[in-house]
Amino acid sequence: MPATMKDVAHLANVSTSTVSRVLAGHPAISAETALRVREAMAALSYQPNQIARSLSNQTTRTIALLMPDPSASPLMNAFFVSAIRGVMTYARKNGYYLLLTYPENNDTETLVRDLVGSRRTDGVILTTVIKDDPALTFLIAQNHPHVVIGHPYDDQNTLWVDNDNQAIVYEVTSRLIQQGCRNIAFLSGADEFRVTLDRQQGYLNALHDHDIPVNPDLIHRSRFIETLAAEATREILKTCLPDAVIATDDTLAVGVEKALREFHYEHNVAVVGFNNTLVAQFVRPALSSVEINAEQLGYYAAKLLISHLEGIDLHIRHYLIDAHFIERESSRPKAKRKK
Amino acid sequence: MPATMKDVAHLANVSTSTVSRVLAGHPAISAETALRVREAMAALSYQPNQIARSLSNQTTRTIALLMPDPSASPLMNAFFVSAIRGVMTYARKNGYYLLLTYPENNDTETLVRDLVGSRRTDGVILTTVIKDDPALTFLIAQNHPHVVIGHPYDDQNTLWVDNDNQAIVYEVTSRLIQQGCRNIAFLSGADEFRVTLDRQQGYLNALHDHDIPVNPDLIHRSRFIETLAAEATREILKTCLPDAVIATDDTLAVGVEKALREFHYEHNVAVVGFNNTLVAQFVRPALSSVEINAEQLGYYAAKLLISHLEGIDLHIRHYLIDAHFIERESSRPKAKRKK
DNA sequence: TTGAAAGCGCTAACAT
DNA sequence: ATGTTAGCGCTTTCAA
Repeated sequence: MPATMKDVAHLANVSTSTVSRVLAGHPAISAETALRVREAMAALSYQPNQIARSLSNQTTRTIALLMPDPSASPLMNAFFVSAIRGVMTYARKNGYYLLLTYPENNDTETLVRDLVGSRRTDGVILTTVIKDDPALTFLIAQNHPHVVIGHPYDDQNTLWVDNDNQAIVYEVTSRLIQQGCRNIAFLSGADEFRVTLDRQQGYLNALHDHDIPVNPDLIHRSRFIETLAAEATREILKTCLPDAVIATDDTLAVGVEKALREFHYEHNVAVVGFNNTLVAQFVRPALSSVEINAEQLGYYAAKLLISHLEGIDLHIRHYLIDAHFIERESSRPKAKRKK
Repeated sequence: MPATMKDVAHLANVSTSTVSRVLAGHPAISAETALRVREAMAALSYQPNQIARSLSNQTTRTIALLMPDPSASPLMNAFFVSAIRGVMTYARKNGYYLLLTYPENNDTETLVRDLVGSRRTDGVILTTVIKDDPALTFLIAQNHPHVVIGHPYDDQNTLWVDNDNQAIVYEVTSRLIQQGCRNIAFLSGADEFRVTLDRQQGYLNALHDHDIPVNPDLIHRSRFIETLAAEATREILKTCLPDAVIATDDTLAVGVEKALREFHYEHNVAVVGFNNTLVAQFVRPALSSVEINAEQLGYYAAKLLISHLEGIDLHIRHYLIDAHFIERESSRPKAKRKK
């Protein structure tokens, strides 16, 4: 049995409240007693029971990070791994523990209710944004501290971090147009996610501003799985040959390249991915990709949450994380002319 | 303020002990009262306070997963990501939460002491094995439930899961020898990790069994970072041209290929990686790699730990997870002859 | 079948 | 500057 505060109090000949006070660094404690208490703690290698502390405090120094349901998106694709890394780093540095979890049967609401109701965590970070998210509604209603990675529809009552998805896709699309592309396909994730809609809007706006008509056959959505992207690409190739494809995940982009290669179009079609994963550097042709700095998204999400938990007012309710286009061979005009 | 047991007891006109009993599914409770209590719970949308429960129970239904210190190995390389995924999946399915953390200043002992002392978790999973690991020693001394991913030196007092690292490297090395390789380089992680030594032993045994002398210049160790592997390769190339390189992580293998390419040796040297990551499929030449099934390692680690926590005797104290060699272009003789 | 009461280990208001 | 005491919300022994 590990030592308790009581044991320490006995040994140091003080009351438990005194022990509690030295632990808390309370000022009104004489140097001598503080020393005695510390010695007693050391002698017994005392460690405070955080559970007891939590019960008394109503605080756990633990935050929860909710991943998407693995049935909706592969558990921990590169984006989420980076985000976790960022969250973990900030949390650890600030003395918070990280509870990593995901919903079952896509039921995020039940998970959040459980997390909040059980009082295991002080706050939660959500990693997806959908319309009328019941989990988010619940968090807002309960006034439970939370941060969303992604731009929530109701951005008044929640803290959030995101890239400017519309702008970055606008930029990429415009760039391709400048290179002479006119038939630009757009492959993205499920349209229940706001990130999908934002990016698509950036794409549409760019086409519009350059007077390029929208061809619905060039717009596809799927889960972030390579084979699905290959499938979609073959589908598109049945009706026309696009001169560029923007895919909102490198995994998708790789699937696109694979399908293009089947028809020997790999050098005729510019391809751009997202998330700048390792594969982007290694596929041939090297894949142009949008670096969204997912690690920073996670880091700032944790920062926003933890600052809020500690009552620190950052005078800011969201962070917009820089994203930038990394051009590689797969979308460079010269590469395409090579053939 | 969320409802407490007391509120439920009031509403149902019973004592808190009765509420506690229905919650626990205690048999000696009349059907009527049980019903009344359940209704009261529903009416108040009562959720038990897990912290209070934990304090009373001395149990948290949370397990900790310790990652390596990011200063020693990049935080969450592919191996660990897969392992996390496996642990998380099993834990979630069995109603356990996952606390993800890592030591600071490489001080795993302090972290483990804190984790155990604070009673935040019911058990911990370690992901690295070093000699005389103080963290492991502490866990054994405290008799605190734990599982190690990797084969611990003291395998009597801990549960563990691992691949048969020696055997798989023996197999890969022998294969390369059969293909005619005689100068096989071996690049691996830090030799403080047992996995490094085991794999190296497999390599040495294979050489020995085929009467090939060991050339120490061909054996290098480094952190799992691409550039370091490239560096090591250049170092080796100064003194001799190996006909094969075994690298115990795909990241290293990629660095090797990069260095080989600088000297236009990429088609003359067989290269084998480990962990069968995505890049292995996409680099050119496609990288042969050992699939160690890290996700299964994590899954079975969690299974071992949780079964132990629940007092279920699996009649087994470790799992040996299958690993197998996936041969691709980078090590195939024909590919090498191409040039 | 149910309730009363003690206890899990800590914190904090109140008292001295 | 320190001790006393009453919780925090639950479980569980003991008694009825």
